[in-house]
Amino acid sequence: MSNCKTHKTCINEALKKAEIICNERGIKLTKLRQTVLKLIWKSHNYVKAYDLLDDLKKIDSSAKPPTIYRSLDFLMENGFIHKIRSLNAFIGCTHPNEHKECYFLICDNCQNIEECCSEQINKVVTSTTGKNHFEPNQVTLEISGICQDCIN
Amino acid sequence: MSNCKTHKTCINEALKKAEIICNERGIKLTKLRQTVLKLIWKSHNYVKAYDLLDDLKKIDSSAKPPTIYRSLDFLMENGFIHKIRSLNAFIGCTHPNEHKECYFLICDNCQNIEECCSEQINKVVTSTTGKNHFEPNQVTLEISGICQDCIN
DNA sequence: GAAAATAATGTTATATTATAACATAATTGA
DNA sequence: TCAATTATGTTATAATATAACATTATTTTC
Repeated sequence: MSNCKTHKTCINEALKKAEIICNERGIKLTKLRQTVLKLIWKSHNYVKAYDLLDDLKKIDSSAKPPTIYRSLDFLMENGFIHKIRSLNAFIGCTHPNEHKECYFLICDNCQNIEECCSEQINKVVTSTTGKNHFEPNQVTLEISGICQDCIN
Repeated sequence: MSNCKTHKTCINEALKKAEIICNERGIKLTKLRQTVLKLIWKSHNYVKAYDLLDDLKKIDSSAKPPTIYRSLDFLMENGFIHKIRSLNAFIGCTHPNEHKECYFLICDNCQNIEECCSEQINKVVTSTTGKNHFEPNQVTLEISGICQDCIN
């Protein structure tokens, strides 16, 4: 359910945010990484690595799997994109740097993915892992089902 | 953190439970499926599909990927095992039929996986999806970190 | 500013994970 | 018993991901 009017704005904002964060961190959003991030943001839907590679090949015919996977790794490490484990797919992060934990509502019908944060969920995770004396590091929470738009 | 004394008991119980549930449901726990379930329960750790295939080949040298994946599919559909998406691995379910939703505490250090249920988590998921008018179907919650045993 | 060190990308090859498609065998049910 | 269904066998290949080493670009240090 992405109701952006001019999607170009979404792409530009994602790139701008990434650039600012990279500057802050003293790391480089190279041309290639920018291009890959742009390609991921082509839509609000998730993308598969090899589809991305096909897209990239149109721009640079010498692109190969490591080209994509390295950029994906960089973008993930820095929170600009997320990997959806239940789909082996990737999606742009709508608010990088603002949160550590988030979860995903994945519509089985329209393939849309909503990225959400919830203090409530964070709290429950913390309290539940606490009970188990478990020190959490990475939380993967993916909920598939039917989204608001597709229910109706 | 599996403190079973005689692990054989764990295997036997898993098989017995699966058999009972299959009988109830009028489906068949064939020889092959039993064998695969047994191999998965070889330990309390997670297993990778192709390692499982190697194990199976020792018993039946003609086993091939579809042999394993079909059995895995059957065992998953019926809740006897779970797939850990963040690891592309499989693990026996400690209490099939008792719950729909569960989550996993995955130790980065010792590879142990604890399967847990939490009414609290279920509630939060329900309330959060509710707020988003999202009808959940499948919930994947995997938390990696350091377990109790490895912290000390 | 040149040399050394580091970071990024290029390139080849291959590992890992998973499924499609069709053949055969076993089981069930009418 | 024979038709339908379910399960397994088999071949091939698709889809996902990384290792290892070469080259280029950038930064750091002297």
